[in-house]
Amino acid sequence: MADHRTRDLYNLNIYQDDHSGISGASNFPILTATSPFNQIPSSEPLVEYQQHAFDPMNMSFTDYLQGSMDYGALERAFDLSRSSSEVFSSIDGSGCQNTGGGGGGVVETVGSGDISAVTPNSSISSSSTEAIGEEDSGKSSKKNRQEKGCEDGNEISKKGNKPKKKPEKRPREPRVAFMTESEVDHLEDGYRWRKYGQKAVKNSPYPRSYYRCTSQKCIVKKRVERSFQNPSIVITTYEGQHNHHSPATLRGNASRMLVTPVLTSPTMGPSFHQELLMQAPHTSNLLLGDTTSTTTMPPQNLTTLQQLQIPDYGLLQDMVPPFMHRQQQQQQQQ
DNA sequence: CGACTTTGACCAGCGC
DNA sequence: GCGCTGGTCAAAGTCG
Repeated sequence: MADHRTRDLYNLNIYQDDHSGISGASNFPILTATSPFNQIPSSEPLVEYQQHAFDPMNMSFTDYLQGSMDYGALERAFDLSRSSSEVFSSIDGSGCQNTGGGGGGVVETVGSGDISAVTPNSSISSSSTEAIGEEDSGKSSKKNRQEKGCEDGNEISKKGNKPKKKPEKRPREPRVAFMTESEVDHLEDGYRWRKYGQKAVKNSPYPRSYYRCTSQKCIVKKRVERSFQNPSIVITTYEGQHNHHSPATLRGNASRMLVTPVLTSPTMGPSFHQELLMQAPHTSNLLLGDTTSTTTMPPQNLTTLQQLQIPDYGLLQDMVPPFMHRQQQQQQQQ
């Protein structure tokens, strides 16, 4: 395993990926929360990272990973509403059309898909289930292909076995990507992953790694790649939601992965954001949910809350409100 | 020996 | 139709 020095992790962003730039495969929307880095770290025409007015909420990375946060929550997290007065930009993975311009405080939807498609499990479930089914069928079809190759395929495979014929474009699992700044590519998130592939990324010197949750019946996958524009940034894209609990008890170890710290409140502005980043250089150690890698963070890194002088309201998931509260206090003092 | 990683090959989807 | 690229498979290798 890689060396788990994640001390420099301090940033975490979340967005929903349109599917990695695979041309045309982006039929689901992207939720984007932005990053302080203001640039797409990937070579892929994913989304335009923009500052987003993030409505603080108790959403954490771990929540997502553990499936306790549904995409509806994600959507709500980003205050997504089609009727929202916020600026939306729509980016299609294939066409990359960005209809939104948008500066700060922007929510994006990406892809031709309707944002509602990311919503609640209900709607996702259909697509997810479908995706799952297709995934399985895809695997089987792949096996069929293999078998065909090995067994001198009877027509059953491939052509014959495609009777399912995709009704439409293959819907994929909604994805959520997290940007972290880390020295290590594969960040500990409490789950166990098996690497099943690695590909060179176009226009990037850094390869993209493909991982699959090792838990049986769990189809969650993740891709990990490093930004070529900012090599210190690791982009982890999760696809699907775990149907099991994390092997590591994250919650009990003060390791919830917060998504919010890097997100900016409209009232805060970028400065607050930067301030936050500067003040919380180790926040993401907590965010990492690194309960398994005992080798990693120095103890002092676990004192983030104190370092930040943030009242510990309990769970990290409650960090944001205190931040805002503090911000308000500062404003009041001024 | 099992779990995991590496890596080359293959396939699907898309743009041209 | 062809080429490019992302995604996946699976055999071989590695590690504990």
